[in-house]
Amino acid sequence: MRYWLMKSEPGDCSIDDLASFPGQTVAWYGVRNYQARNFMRDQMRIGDGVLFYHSNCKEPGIAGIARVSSTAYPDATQFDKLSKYFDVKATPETPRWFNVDVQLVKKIALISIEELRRHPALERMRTLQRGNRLSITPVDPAEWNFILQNLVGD
DNA sequence: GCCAACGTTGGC
DNA sequence: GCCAACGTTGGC
Repeated sequence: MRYWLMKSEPGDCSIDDLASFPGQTVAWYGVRNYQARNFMRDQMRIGDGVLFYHSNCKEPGIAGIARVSSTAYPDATQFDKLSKYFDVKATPETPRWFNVDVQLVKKIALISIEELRRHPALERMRTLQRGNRLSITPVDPAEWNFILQNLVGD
């Protein structure tokens, strides 16, 4: 079992959007970075833990806990000419982009990036490193446990 | 909206 | 395969 932090712009899909979807589940489409794709395609398994992170917004931070609820499958938007995620080089026979499904476990009181930076136990978190831009990053089990035990209320 | 940092593209 | 130019990300 692995742990992940997955960024979503709340303007695209917020934690409340996720909560309102059927099955409180969303296809994590639109990833167009090879490292992030490889995490989904090669390493994610059903049940992996997810920190649902709001990025590029007024209050960046962890907005909820989720879980990986499918293994990776071809991202449908790569074949859709009308989608901004269309990829002319991708075909159904040789898809280039993949996504998993992510299901809400629970919404939490936002843990701001400022709060995250305050804790020495989290100072090595991938997403807090200078220059990090990856939208999907592995989370160390110790970091996951620290966050759930100390920063997530009931 | 600024801009540092990083990934990708494409000419050579 | 180098690397300059360009596009994107995302905190501030």
